[in-house]
Amino acid sequence: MRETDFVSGFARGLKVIEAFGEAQPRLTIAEAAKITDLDRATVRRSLLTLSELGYADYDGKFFTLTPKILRLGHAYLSATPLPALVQPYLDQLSEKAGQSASASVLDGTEVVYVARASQRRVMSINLMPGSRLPAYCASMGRVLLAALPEAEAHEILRRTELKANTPRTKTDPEELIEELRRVREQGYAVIDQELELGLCSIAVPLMNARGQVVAALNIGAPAAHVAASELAERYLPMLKETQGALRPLVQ
Amino acid sequence: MRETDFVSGFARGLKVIEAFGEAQPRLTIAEAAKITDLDRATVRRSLLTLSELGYADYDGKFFTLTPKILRLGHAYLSATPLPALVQPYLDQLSEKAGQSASASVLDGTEVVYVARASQRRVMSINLMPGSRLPAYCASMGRVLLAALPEAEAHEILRRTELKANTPRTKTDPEELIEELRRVREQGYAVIDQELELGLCSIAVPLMNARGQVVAALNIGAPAAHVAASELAERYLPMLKETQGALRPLVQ
DNA sequence: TCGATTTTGTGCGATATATGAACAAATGTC
DNA sequence: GACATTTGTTCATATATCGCACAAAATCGA
Repeated sequence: MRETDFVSGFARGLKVIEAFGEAQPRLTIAEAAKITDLDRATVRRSLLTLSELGYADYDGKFFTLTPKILRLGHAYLSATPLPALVQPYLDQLSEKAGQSASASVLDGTEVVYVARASQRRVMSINLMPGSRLPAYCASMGRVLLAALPEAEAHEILRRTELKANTPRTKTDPEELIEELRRVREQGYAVIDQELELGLCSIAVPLMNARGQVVAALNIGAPAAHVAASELAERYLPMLKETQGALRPLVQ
Repeated sequence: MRETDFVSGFARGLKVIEAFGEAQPRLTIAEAAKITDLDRATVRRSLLTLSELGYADYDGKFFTLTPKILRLGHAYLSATPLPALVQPYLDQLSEKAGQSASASVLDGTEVVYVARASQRRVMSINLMPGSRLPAYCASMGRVLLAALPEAEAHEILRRTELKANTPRTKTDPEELIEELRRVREQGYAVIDQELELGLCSIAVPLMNARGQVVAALNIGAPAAHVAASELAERYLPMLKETQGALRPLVQ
């Protein structure tokens, strides 16, 4: 790609949108400039543009995003057949298991939820399509990493900040690679409170007819309700069933 | 705002993202140019920029959005306290009612889902946060329109393409304004298969402590299961309860 | 297979944007 | 209340983008 095939004003604007987040629901020009590491004048122009287009509100001091910004993500969710395709299966799965069921794909070092059927809140975090979790300590992340060539998985782990969310979190890259091998072999991943205390989950890969892994499916359960060691026995059959039903339908 | 405070390259790029959608999951440069009504060279630069940043994939012919694009909408969902706040209440509500429960806000002529607890699929359309429905024929839309000054609601209806999705859809602006008055007075809106045959719903406004309407809550049910005339009797009490519980918590 | 049609890539002049410094206004501090 | 600091805004100019026109490539139909 040539230098002139890149619209830097567009790239800067997207960076400004991403500056908003859980910790910064509203931003001043200076704050957004600091987060994005862009010039204040540039950030101001991007924010005023967002505001002019209705993607942001401006009260003279703070900018906040408006729901119109959801159109951008919705362009993906509705354009990609996968979320709509798996949703009814997740609903079934969730009802049958009496637990939350989700589907996700990998984006960099993170797992991105593309569909979810929630039974009731068991996590402190609120997950919805678009939500992200670090791949190394999520069951779907393990499954998706295991599907990659080992060198690539290694590279992703190298780029990840491997922090111990709980005392049980595996943070040693070698141990994780070893775990990925196990996951690849057995065809599923179990997480026992590595992301959050009290939460276990089990995930399987979702493959297309050609055997390529296109996403992951999981069931999450409170540790108080189901021991991690029972997860496979209890939920693996229905996950496998869903996996098999979806296989000829995706891609 | 001055002319020079607007970054048109950014605005054009956002338009290109929105060109993707259900009917157009993958676009060539020429297609995107036609949809956005932008110059091909401009669209090409925007798409290559998206691809360079990892927001899109390019196979030399077609561009498709990647899940990374969800970061943009997620910036809103995680930055706005409302979705996370109402989600547990929707889960409860949904479980208690045995039907889907959702929360939405108004964006232009459309209702945008910001949170949802689905019980099982009853509609042909798959709703998720970010999904949009025309306000005039959705229960939450009626409630949100009713909360506006009448002139503003009128203006929105004027801008809306009032099409009859089903034989029951109300499409006459005067009739709709009259209906909005009724909704305002009774404090809830009932839709009887105006959006899709076989689907009814009931919605109430979600107000903050100051009495300002910040969103709408609804319960949707298959017409075969619950007659529209029974909706209020059956679900209004629990909707009101949720409304009351959330009132001191929002904004 | 060939020509017609559509789509894509590129060079260039006109136009729009980014930059960084300077200033003004607001905010925080003592 | 005065000083220091941060923040928002403006401006001139260097730089980058836009959109047109044309060329090249791909696609389509007969």
